[in-house]
Amino acid sequence: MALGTDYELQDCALARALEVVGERWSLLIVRDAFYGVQRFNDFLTHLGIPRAVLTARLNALVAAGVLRKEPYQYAPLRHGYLLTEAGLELWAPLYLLSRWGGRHATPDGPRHLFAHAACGTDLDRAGACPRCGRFVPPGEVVIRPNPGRGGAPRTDPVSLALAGPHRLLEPLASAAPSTSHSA
Amino acid sequence: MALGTDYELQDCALARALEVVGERWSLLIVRDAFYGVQRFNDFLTHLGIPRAVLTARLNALVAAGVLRKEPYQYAPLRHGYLLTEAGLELWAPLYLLSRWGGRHATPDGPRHLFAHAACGTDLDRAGACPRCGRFVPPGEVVIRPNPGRGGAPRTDPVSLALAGPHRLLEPLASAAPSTSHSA
DNA sequence: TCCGGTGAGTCTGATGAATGAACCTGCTTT
DNA sequence: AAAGCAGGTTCATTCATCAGACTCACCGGA
Repeated sequence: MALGTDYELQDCALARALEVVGERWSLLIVRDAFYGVQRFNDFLTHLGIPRAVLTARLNALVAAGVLRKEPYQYAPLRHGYLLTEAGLELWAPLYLLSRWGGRHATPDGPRHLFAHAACGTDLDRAGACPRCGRFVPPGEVVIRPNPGRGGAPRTDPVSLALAGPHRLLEPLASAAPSTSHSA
Repeated sequence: MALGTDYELQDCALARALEVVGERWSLLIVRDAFYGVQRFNDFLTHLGIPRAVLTARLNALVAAGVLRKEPYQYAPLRHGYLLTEAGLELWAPLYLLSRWGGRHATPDGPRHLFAHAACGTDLDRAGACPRCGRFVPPGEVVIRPNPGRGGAPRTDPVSLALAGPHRLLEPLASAAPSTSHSA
């Protein structure tokens, strides 16, 4: 973490986790990765983060084993950032923190709702499906906008792709190069 | 958050949560509050945080409704910092993040273990008691050191009090003024 | 009344990160 | 040839953090 090595005195696994994922933008990057964001520019425009910081965070998350780089084209080499196994296991803490934020830090309630893809039931506070009675892994979760929220309309490709229901971890549409149609 | 107001563009409840609890030391302060730390100086020595930063964080957490100030003496007015209802609900995300850190960011495994006070069973990955089959609220959790860990011996009062089993939320022993007995 | 101690801070200068804008590279399309 | 795009790097400025000294109100003892 940016704390240098200050946390290393802490006895706690939480301090270790925060060294990996506790920096300013890190958890939001991981959240976007769950949403299906894979490319540098998509993270950039969706988060509004300075490029240099994004570079640093992505490299740190790769070094920590949360993300990995995967080439998606070779002509000019380009790669996306995907969640590793360890990264995928951040879903539960991330979801719980998000729920907490929706209850206690968001005046008008959450802007997104999460449901179990298989049965359409909204997840409970622990990230489980009340109907199926078990925890739902991120790949089986569908995120959709909360209809009760007006919200400022954002126009970056990621926000547009998330304007409708979307299954977590599936690459967002902006990944399509879209050769000559309504660019 | 220290990001100024940058996160406010984000659609997500997670961003809201991170504005409250995502700053550099905030979650460690909340963790210590679960451990039973209540006093300024105990946070200070246990975390090794600069005083000015601790002041800022405590005030921010109080303003956000995560902690509240409670006087424990009036002669010279002194107060401790206690978790509010909203703060108590951070237990689940905090525990999950800590577990994640123990699995993926701590080389020798976690330094603390958590058990259900009523039956002595260790909590599972979701913070539930496998025997009782339900989520265990923090007030019913006992933390104890992981015997498998040597670890550097720390000598601040909070670390000493946590050297043995301790029920979460119970004030740590350092709260005793101890007038003239084996200071 | 003077003296030292304690709890909970505030103030200050030095250091280090975050920010935003501009620039660079390799390749493709017009 | 010129422009565009993806994914960066470099730079000056601003902001947060750090460590340590200082403050303030009160207590308890001589």
